[in-house]
Amino acid sequence: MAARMSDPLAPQSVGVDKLLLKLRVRDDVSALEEEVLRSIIEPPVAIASRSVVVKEGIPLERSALLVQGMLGRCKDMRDGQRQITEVHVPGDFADLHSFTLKRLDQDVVALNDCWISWVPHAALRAVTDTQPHLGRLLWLSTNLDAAIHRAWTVSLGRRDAPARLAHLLCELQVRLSVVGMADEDGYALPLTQVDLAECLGLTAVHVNRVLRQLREQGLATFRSGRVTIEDFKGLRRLAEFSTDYLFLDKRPR
Amino acid sequence: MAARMSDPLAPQSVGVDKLLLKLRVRDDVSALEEEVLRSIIEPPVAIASRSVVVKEGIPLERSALLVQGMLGRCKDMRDGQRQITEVHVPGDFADLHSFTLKRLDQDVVALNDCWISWVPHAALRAVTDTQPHLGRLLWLSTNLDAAIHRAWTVSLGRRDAPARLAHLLCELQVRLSVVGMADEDGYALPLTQVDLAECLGLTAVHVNRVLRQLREQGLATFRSGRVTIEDFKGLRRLAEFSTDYLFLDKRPR
DNA sequence: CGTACTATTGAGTCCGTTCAAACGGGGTGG
DNA sequence: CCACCCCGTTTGAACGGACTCAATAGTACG
Repeated sequence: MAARMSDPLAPQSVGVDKLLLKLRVRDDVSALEEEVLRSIIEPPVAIASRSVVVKEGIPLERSALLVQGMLGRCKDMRDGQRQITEVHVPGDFADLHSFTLKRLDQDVVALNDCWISWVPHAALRAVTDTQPHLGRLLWLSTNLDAAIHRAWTVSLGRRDAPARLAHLLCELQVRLSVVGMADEDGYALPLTQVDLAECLGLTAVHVNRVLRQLREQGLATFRSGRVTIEDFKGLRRLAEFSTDYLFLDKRPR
Repeated sequence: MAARMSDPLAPQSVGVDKLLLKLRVRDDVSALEEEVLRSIIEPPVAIASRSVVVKEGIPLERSALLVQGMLGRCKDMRDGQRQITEVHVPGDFADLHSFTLKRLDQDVVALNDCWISWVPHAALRAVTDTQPHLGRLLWLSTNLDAAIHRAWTVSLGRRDAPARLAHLLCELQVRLSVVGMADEDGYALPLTQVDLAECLGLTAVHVNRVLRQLREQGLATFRSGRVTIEDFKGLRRLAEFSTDYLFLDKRPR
């Protein structure tokens, strides 16, 4: 596994840092809570691109915090088709829901070379026992995933291919901004057109055509692993995108 | 509101009972925990068909437990299209995620005449403070919703219309069985073909054609508010349906 | 320097749509 | 009591967005 990683140096604590960035957009996290979080998160380990991080159905006793790279939740169909139901960015837990569910309904796979930190469920249980506010923040984090699922459901059900692709590009722009990994111009997106197709319920051939449309309309460009946003407002309008479902405001929980 | 309800008698405590059925499929609930749950759930109130129970974006301080009828989470698009992202059956919380998120990203609407019980967020916070195991069970309940969202995402992305419809009919059969509202023959489904279309990302016209297909293939019939399952195995095979994502096994959380 | 994966483009097909019309049942008001 | 209307359902015909099949480049890697 991980014969040759793009970045051979293990990022030391950036995983927790990005998680904290994500949580602090939504609520205050005290110094004590930060300390507790840091204490339960194991050192990052390298994951090779395309490997299965967590297999569907296996009993689990830990959850994965993504430190670097991108993970996807994938469902494979009998006929070889595949649907990705969420793309994870650094600072996300890829399978925090397994803390209550104890196994996954879908695989978690590495979309490129990644670093992840494991967090034992026993430690999470202790958090819910002794740090109820922090526990609610972790609960919140799984509810954000669910909100993203709902947004994708709406996209798949009611948006045509260009709007669907534009919506995904907008979502990633905002989510990566929260953890400091996007600027106004765009962001690194280490996916193939096949991956995008598997997120969007389309074929790779059609994703290619739709990418060309967005490019020719001066909205966005995706080339060699980088998304360049040329006209965010236009992209947003095309996708009927709103940040509401990402809950970027701070309220006491 | 609620000028004339199909059942004028308020169901007294069946809401909690169905919630307990649902939770006890997944984990043990102690007598004390049951008592705590009963104590925080308000008496049922009637909700008229088609009314908006919770509006997107409004600050919330309580969540709705569905006692009778069916609720849907709906997203309306600019052009008048609508996508339903989840259908709720009795025993479900329709918006328990608002406990951590404090507002909704989508409306909750009554698909027919309903009874719901409100649960104050203050009481839920007390549960997470003093009954951590019960708190984890409520967290579990929102994670089940997320698993259902993912299954719908897969349906919308990768199944054709007949398989998609069959999958929804299978899912409701199982979820209603858990709360004692379905038998092997089928179940009451108080939705219109328009509602089904809004769940499935299809048009009502096409839902009608696909329903005819399922009927002519001897798989299932939907008429006058009732689904009759003629061949569950066939339906299941067509939909590539598995109960895995509904987490029907009991494990300690 | 072959091999495999990714991206790109064209041509033809099909599933689900749009547009349109008709039917049926239940409630309402003249 | 009947006429009317509304809503949900049903069916037909034509359209179109996304797919399939196919072929070609480009690129990374062993």
